Amino acid sequence: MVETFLGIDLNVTPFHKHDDTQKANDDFGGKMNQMCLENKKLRESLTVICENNKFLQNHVNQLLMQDQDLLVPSPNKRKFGHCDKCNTCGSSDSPHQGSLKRPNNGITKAYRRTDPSDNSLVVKDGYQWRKYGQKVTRDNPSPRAYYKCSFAPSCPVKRKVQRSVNDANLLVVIYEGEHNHEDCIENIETENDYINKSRFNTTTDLGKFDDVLVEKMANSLRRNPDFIEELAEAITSKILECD
DNA sequence: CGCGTTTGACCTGCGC
DNA sequence: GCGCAGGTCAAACGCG
Repeated sequence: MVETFLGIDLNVTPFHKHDDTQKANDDFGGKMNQMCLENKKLRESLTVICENNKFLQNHVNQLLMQDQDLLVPSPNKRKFGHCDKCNTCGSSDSPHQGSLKRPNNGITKAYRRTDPSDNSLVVKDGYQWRKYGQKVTRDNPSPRAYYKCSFAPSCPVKRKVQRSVNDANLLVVIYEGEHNHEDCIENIETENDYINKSRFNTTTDLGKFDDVLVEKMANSLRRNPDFIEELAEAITSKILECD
């Protein structure tokens, strides 16, 4: 009995009679050609699957980029309660009633993957936050939560937390401003971390995808008695040759 | 009682 | 000027 890496029971028994060996050798050439043809077909199928996978991967990357664009504040719209003056004066906690425009700097994005059963918009990043508002935006059905840093009373930092449009399990956190107090350990992913991690995960998923493909092929071959018989004969022949 | 959350009202900028 | 959308305020409420 021979157990292959595919888990196929080949039920190989050495041929002790010369006529059996001769018969196996006669059929071997033709069957090998047939197997080569099947192998070629499988390779072609695999190529098609790989191409499809490549296309899907590109599509996912595009969706991720769109997702980033949606959450980056548009320069054409009012976004902040602090005007340019606030950036220079720095000490005002309340928004000016005049111009509310502000340069697009001091904004960082972070991503946090959450449990699918967790519907909250709570992100623990080491700082202390006080929620002061929640709003449903036009582009995203999930609500956006507004937080102010309450770690220090004068800290001007705000953050917005919203679920990703494309991935409900992914929280997107947008930080505005810089903390004017002691740094805390941030343990959430930065934008670059997330993108890199996404690529890594994609690679991992590709590995998983390949595993699944191999497993399916193996299962298919396991159920094919002709293949098992031919494989058993081929291995038997090789064993006999070695003898 | 203090603190944080919820939520409707309000404010502001922008496009038409 | 008006409507829309995003952002903020503040009273009400809940919880420890």
